Amino acid sequence: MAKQRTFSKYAHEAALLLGEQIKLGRKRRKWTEQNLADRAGISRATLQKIENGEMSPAIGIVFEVAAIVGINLFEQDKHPLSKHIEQIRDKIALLPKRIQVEKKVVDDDF
Amino acid sequence: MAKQRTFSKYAHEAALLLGEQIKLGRKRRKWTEQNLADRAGISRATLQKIENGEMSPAIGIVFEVAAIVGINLFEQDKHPLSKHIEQIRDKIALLPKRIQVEKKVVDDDF
DNA sequence: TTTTAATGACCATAATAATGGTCATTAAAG
DNA sequence: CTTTAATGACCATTATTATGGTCATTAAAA
Repeated sequence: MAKQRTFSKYAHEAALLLGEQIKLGRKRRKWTEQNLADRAGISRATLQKIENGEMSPAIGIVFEVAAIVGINLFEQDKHPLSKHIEQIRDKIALLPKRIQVEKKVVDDDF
Repeated sequence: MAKQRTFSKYAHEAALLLGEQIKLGRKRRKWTEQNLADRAGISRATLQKIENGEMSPAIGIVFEVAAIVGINLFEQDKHPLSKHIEQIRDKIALLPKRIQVEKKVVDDDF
């Protein structure tokens, strides 16, 4: 029996949105499901799961398909992803390398 | 032997960026890996793969973890994801329900 | 109206990922 | 300096997914 995993509404919608964007991108390019699946090196069944916003497909496969149909992932501005990665790493570098678990109260305000 | 799948640089960077964002979000909240893994209902090993930007984890799990640490997925503006989904669906509705494969030349300019 | 093939849905099997565990390393705290 | 435990990296086993196939439906073309 499959383990019953629960997902937040937000996560569900994010996957659904990405799937719809992929479907739109595919149609705009006039590619059939089989055509796009072939280009991505995956089966049509898997592509269908992706376009339907299912939670199970591997993130790498989903991102690859998104890239193939020309979707801009995480690029609100004109900077390339590599720039974003650097910036995030710089921020991480400013924080302690290891987190010390709070012994008592946790203060989550930010 | 594992099937050798190839990913574009873009897809790799997107996964890496998301992983780094999750790590940053976790540290800002002062959560250890085990702590965040428990909250997400996954193993620490899987969380490590996610934070390292590996391509194999399920997109649902990755998006769920991202949501837990408060990352805004696909929200450049103030509209909720549901609004985006609607808009994309409206656009899809304007296109033919089925794609007809081009018999000869494909004209990809847009 | 007839023909073609794109799409939606499902299945059994092979392929792959998630898990729980272990161990070494080493920040951070005491 | 000593202690504690967070992190990084593996591994074998179990759980889950990806695949290739099939079939029904029905847009779109003929």
